[in-house]
Amino acid sequence: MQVTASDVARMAGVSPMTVSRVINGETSVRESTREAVNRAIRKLGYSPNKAARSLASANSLQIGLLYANPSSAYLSAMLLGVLEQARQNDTQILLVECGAEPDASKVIRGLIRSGVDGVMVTPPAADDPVILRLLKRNRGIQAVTIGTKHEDDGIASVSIDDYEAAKAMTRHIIDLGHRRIGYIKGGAEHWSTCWRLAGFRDALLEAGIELEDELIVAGDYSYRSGLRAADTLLNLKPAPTAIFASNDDMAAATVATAHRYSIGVPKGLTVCGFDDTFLATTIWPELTTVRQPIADMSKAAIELLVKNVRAKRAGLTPACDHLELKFHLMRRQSDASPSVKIRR
Amino acid sequence: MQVTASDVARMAGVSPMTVSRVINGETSVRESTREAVNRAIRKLGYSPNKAARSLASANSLQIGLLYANPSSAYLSAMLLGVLEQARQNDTQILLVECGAEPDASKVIRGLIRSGVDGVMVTPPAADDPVILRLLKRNRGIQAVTIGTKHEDDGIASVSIDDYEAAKAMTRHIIDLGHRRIGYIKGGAEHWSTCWRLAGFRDALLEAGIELEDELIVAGDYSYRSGLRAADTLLNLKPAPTAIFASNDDMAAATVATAHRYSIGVPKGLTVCGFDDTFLATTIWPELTTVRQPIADMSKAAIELLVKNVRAKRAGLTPACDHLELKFHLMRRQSDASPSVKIRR
DNA sequence: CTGAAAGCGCTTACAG
DNA sequence: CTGAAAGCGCTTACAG
Repeated sequence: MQVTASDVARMAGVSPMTVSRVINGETSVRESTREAVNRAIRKLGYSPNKAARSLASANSLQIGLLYANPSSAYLSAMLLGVLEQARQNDTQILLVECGAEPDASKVIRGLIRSGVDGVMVTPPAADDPVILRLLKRNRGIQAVTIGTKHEDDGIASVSIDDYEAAKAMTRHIIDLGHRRIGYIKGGAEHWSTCWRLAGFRDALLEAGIELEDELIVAGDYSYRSGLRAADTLLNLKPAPTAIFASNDDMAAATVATAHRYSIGVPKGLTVCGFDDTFLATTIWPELTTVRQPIADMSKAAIELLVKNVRAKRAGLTPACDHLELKFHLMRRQSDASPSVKIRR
Repeated sequence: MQVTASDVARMAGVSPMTVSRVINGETSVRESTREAVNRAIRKLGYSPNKAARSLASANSLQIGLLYANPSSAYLSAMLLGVLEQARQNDTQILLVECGAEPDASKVIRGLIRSGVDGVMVTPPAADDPVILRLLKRNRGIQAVTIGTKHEDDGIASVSIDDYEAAKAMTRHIIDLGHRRIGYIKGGAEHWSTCWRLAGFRDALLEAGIELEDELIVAGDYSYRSGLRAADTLLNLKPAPTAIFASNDDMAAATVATAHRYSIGVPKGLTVCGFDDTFLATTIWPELTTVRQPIADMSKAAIELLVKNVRAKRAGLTPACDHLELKFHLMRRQSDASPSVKIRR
């Protein structure tokens, strides 16, 4: 029924060992032999048995992926990256949705008991000190977080520089001529909330623009919270000429709110977001935002984790890097210079 | 290093065979023996080696998943369903993005060559007759489509009844008192486009409302196309009092366009969508829409495919069912009775 | 550059 | 209800 390496070997007149070598692209095979094997492979429609390879090479591993209440856009980009990398590394992914503490701790303990080699954790669980400590204490398991940078050794991380990204975006808004800029914060349980706000603040400071408390309003990264926050900001006297929402969902909500007040974007109001999820290019006008390379970050996270698990298996000390990928300012149609001079 | 069934067996004073029985939940094990084994398992932190199980039982399989240019919301829901079901069935998923013909044909041929046992195909590839024929002719591979119903034997399918769903939604709009209802079509390469339109049309007919060509405008399921279509509809004299967009993306665009014209939703215009992706509850007001149980459909599709592959392996003829899941009308905040009587 | 032997960690099929 | 034997389809480690 199933074609095996032995079948191929027989047809090619070699040993199964040589077939294995050809399949694994080893160089120590005579060219003519390789060709004969490849011909037999094609003729028989042979493809190696994954399970047998995994078992024999003892190379495969299992990783738990904790994801929590994400936006679809973030999740699908992440999943695509994770799955591609996982396949390439012969690793199984165990998807588990989980909330914050204490749920996350329980889930992680269960995962460890079930024998996973590592876990990949997303915010906000990745930003929770209790979770981080739990991960660090469990020497039997490797961990990687994705999202905001942290510097624990023992836990790898892949992130962008939220601070610099927010600062760059704020500078861009300032360069357009805005002086009265509203800011919508993310949820308190996310570290990104602090870093992005700090970047915003420092950009203003460096430009010599005074901070005004009323211009910084609470949000929690949800569309709904963005609606409320934008409403607050647009009712300020004078209203801001630009609003920097710290993620795309809240930026989209800001655009919608502006439209309800018959304020045009970007003519009457500049709106900028963060993340560059699919929402950014779905709404009208398309959002100027900060691009986070989510799929690439996910791939890098899996790669790092696999590397560390294999290092540990080989008896080495895992390196546990902290990778920082580049962000990009995506300038689109939601920003413009202020049309009216604001008296300050 | 790794704890094996033999280790457990030794500690429990039984044979590895018995450990295997306990793990697989076989009933023919004395209760006291089972307990001893379970105690040893817990004590040693044993978890069975997946690869070894797959190899020995020859039960695992590989499925290619063709997805094409979907919305993030649709994709993430689908992926979550697929992955959960795949893990439970010991099957590997090979994700491949692919466009329409001839790209899709090439991808499928490659997948077959690479030795997958089956493929799961999403629209619009799942609606392409060339693809369907290719799948049907390849007796070596099992296939399942998801989305719109088709009735090929040899290819399983999981779907909702697009026709009845669109009809139900249209009836709902009519019941609210609307008589002049705009409709935005999907892309021509999707079968769902035909079925949904037919449902819309028949509901009008049954209510004795005359069809007017100008009220049915082209779209392609993208937000952008929805913007244009809504613009056309809202400039009609008289304008429709309700618009049924055949997916959520275009419905969201319709809401945005209405807002630009300072038309309130639902007071000045009823807007209904289709799919119930996350967009539906993300925008304001939340959309009244048709819920498609995407994750459940995906799970069912994988389950069906696995069943068919195993049947074929066992020498039986695969059953190749056509499953139809229930849709649900999700009434939310974007619909209302018309406030102004329309002269016809 | 190539092969014979042993083994990866399970399960199937057969005994008892 | 339990076990000894053989084997799943590869790869590793060792020879030559």
